This record gives sequence, structure tokens and C-alpha cells, in this order.
Amino acid sequence: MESMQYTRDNLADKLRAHGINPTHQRIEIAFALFSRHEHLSADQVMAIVNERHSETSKATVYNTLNLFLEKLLIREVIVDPNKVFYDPNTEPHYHMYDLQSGRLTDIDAADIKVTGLPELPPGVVTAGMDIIIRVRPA
Amino acid sequence: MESMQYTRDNLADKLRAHGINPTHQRIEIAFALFSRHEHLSADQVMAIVNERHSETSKATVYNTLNLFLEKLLIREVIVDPNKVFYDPNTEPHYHMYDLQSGRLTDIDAADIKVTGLPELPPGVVTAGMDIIIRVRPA
DNA sequence: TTATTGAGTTAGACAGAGTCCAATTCCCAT
DNA sequence: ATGGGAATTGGACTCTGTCTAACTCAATAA
Repeated sequence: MESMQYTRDNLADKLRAHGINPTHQRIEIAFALFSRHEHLSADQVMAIVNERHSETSKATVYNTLNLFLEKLLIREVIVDPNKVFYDPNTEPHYHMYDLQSGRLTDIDAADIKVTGLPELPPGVVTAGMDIIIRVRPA
Repeated sequence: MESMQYTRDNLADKLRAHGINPTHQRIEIAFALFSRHEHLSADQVMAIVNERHSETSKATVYNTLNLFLEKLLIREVIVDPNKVFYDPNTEPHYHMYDLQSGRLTDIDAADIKVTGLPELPPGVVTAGMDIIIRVRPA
């Protein structure tokens, strides 16, 4: 899975598998997200997708990213007050955020154990837990 | 500390203790934050402070909140993509965020242990760790 | 008392992220 | 071909937050 090569073709399949009709634009956006191992913001996605010629509108980028979120194809990472990052890695993991550079990197969740969490109030269930380690230059 | 009654007077002292010149507006903003036990966004702070008559400008609210942050009087909580929340509780603690209602509540950090975190890369130090448990109605 | 100074505040213009909407285009099934 | 639903589009719009230049205020100096 790590060394998976993403192509437009297998991404189209991936979209179908998540119940998403694989259009041109959606495939390009998926390709931008999955072919790099970075966390991208909406405007970065848009810049990548429109590198050659302007092909995809802002509205479509946002529509598509939100659709991918709904369909659990990607995750949203909220660390920067100004913008949301989108994370193609949906395996359980946490994040390290460099306040200086704005770089966001994954931390494998496998080794991390959190104990001592209180009971949830009745009537609610966990939708996820984020752990963000904020770091800065020494 | 829990049952502390905040008054304009003791808040002025608190500001001074943090190296902040306690002006009228700053005291009102501090009062809004500390007298409730809620996490407020900038526009909520502004609404509270200007309940009777419009007295404090948007610029001052933002200036003051950022000043309080710098001086470590309050913390910033980034959970909602749309707005930053300000948290008067600077004791170590984490948060539970109700996706449905947008309500943000504290979780005491005392009992929580996190193990298995990886080494930090050289040249960086931890600036803080946030744990956010996202919950939704069952 | 008046003048000076500098910190604090202000309104409003501005910037950037994200949403909304009505009009168009695309694609597929008939 | 064609009709229709889904997708896309540009552009206007909203909202949060920043910036700026003018103004106020309080404290101190003369």
C-alpha cells in the first residue's frame, strides 16, 4: 500500500469504490492528493490541478474536496487558523505541525497509546481523535 | 481557583501580573472571557462586550485577544475550520468538540497519559500538544 | 497650566478562505 | 440525435481576521 503507484485509472476505480462518479476533474484532484505524500490546502490543490491550463474552477475544487470528505476518501486536518489541510492518509495517525514552516507531518498511531480518557457523556459517540504536536525551532 | 470570583479589579491585577497595561477595553474583554466558563470566538467576545452600547471596536477585540495570547493569559483552540476559539483555562487540558452543536468542553489532562510518541526531529522543541476528541450524537 | 509623547483605540478599507447560485456544459440512456 | 440529470462554472457574496492612518487619552515634562 505504501509503494502503491497511483494512476488515473486506478484512482477512477478507487472513486467508484467509494460511490463517487469519477469525472475528469475529480480524478485530477484525487491524483493531486494521492500521488504526493503531502497535506494540501484547497488552494494548493487548485494550483496543482491548473498548472498547465486553467481547467478546474474554485467551486469544483471545494465541492470535490467536501465530497471526498463525506465519502471518507480523505481526512480534514485543522491546525492552521487560516486554512484547512486535506490528508489522503486515512489510516489512523496523528500529526506534527511545525509552527515556523507550516509543515505538517504524519505520526504513525501504531505505537501511541492514550490512557485515562474520561467517559463520554451519554448520547454521544466518538467521531475521531486528533492529536497534534506543535513544534518550533529550538 | 475554580471558585474564583472575577472582578474588574482583580482582573486588572491579573493583567498587570502578565505585563499588560489594564485599559478599560482590555478589562472588559478579560471579564467576558474569565467570568464565563466557556470558550468564546472573537465575534462572541465582541458581542458580549458591546451588549449595552457599542464600546469596543473589532480591531481592539482582535488586538487584545492576540495580546492576551502572546502574554500567555489565554490559549487558542483550533477545532472549527471557520473560527478560532479562545480559552481562558491555561492549565494543561484537552478538548472535546461536539460536531453537531459546535460546543467545546474541557477534559482534565491530569489523568491522561500518552505513550509511544516518536522522537522529535533534531532542532525542534515541543510548543504544545493538543488532543481533540470529536464526538457526534449516537 | 499647557505641550509633548507614546500607547491604545477606532472606522473602514482590505485580504483570503470558503459558499452560493443561476446558467451552462457534459455525459449517458433512450 | 435528444432529453435530462449530474457536474461544472464564474462571479458575487459572506465571513474571519488584518492593516492603516487618524484620532483619543493619560501621563509626564516644561
